[in-house]
Amino acid sequence: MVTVSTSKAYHHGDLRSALVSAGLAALETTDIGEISLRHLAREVGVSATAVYRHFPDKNALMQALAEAGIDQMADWQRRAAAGAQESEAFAATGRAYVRWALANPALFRLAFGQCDQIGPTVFGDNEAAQMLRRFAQRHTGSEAGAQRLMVQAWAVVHGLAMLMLDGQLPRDEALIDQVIDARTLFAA
Amino acid sequence: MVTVSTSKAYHHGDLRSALVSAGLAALETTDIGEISLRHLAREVGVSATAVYRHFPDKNALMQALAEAGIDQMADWQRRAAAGAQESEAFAATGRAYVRWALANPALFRLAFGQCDQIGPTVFGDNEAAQMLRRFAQRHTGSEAGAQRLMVQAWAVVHGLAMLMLDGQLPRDEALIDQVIDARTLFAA
DNA sequence: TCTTAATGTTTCTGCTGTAAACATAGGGAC
DNA sequence: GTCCCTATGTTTACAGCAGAAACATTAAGA
Repeated sequence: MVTVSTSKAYHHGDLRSALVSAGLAALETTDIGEISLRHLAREVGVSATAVYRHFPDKNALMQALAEAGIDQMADWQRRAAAGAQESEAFAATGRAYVRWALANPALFRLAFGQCDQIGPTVFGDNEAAQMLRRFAQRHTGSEAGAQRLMVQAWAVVHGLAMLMLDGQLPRDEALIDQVIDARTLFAA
Repeated sequence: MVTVSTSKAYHHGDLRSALVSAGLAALETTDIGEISLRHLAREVGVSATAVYRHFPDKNALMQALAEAGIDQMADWQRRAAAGAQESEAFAATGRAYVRWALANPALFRLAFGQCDQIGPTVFGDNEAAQMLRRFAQRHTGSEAGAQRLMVQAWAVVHGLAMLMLDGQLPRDEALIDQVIDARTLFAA
């Protein structure tokens, strides 16, 4: 049964997910390196070491945050591509990638620094990714060409996102559109 | 006069540059977040707080390391492009960008995370960058097109480097060549 | 020779991640 | 209903960190 707990029960109830929520919230305003377990624990109203009942170490908590981030980004991309034709969906997915990164800088960095093998999610194991792949095949006319184009496209959007996050390029919506333009990128 | 100092003089002599050297060396084997001022100080044979006579805080030291890194990367690119024709030089510069990143992961991350406005160095304020720009103008036929192509190219190489560093793509020399290929990237 | 500014050292504070020992409470076996 | 076990908390402790403050040493110029 769910603990009703008017104020302070000894046991929290769902500390694990509370910590993840607090972590995600913190990442919206705080840089990655500034996140501290003690702070999150305080925020949730629990002692510093209680965290270790649910995560073996700090890294494991960060990993959980990263995974939550990846799911969220995939959602954005799905929504952005929904209803569009293959070609436009390809570009829309890319724009969503960059926009999500700009909207969630710390989480974006964390996700890629922490999770190995995001690749499958980006272009392989789900329906949206399959659509991108079909477009790439038609556009290049070969399986090898499709593979190459997918990597090139991923590199472009990832690089653009990173450079904007690091302040190397202006966070300019028009620039995103300009860079992610299949007519000027990807010749044959 | 230079202190001869057989073993331990009270004053180090050139602590600032010794710290930078130690920092660069540390970045070759240590991840960015693991670098500690105390460790560097110990390494150089000086008390922990001596650092603060030469850098206002840790961030300032990291900044110095980042700037050293940028210079070094620019050197690699110059050497890679030297003697090549415009078109080939463009690709060679890109490959050098990625290779340097793979050879100096921590320093690469640090440089871009720490230094704002690397842009000018990458494509603007030096002779090598001017050559890239001329190629981009000829290839696209317009100033606006050249600007766009420069950003696209930067995004591609930066993204490729980052994805490889984060373990999202294999650190494969052939993949670099495949992705950085002007015949398949950059249509008109 | 005396003074002073540059560059060190010691000591201290408050933060961090995390290990170890102890406390509490909720659920199942009897 | 009682008892005990286990999951999940707390307290306490430790070592390492960035950095502030006060003090020590030395080189260089008046």
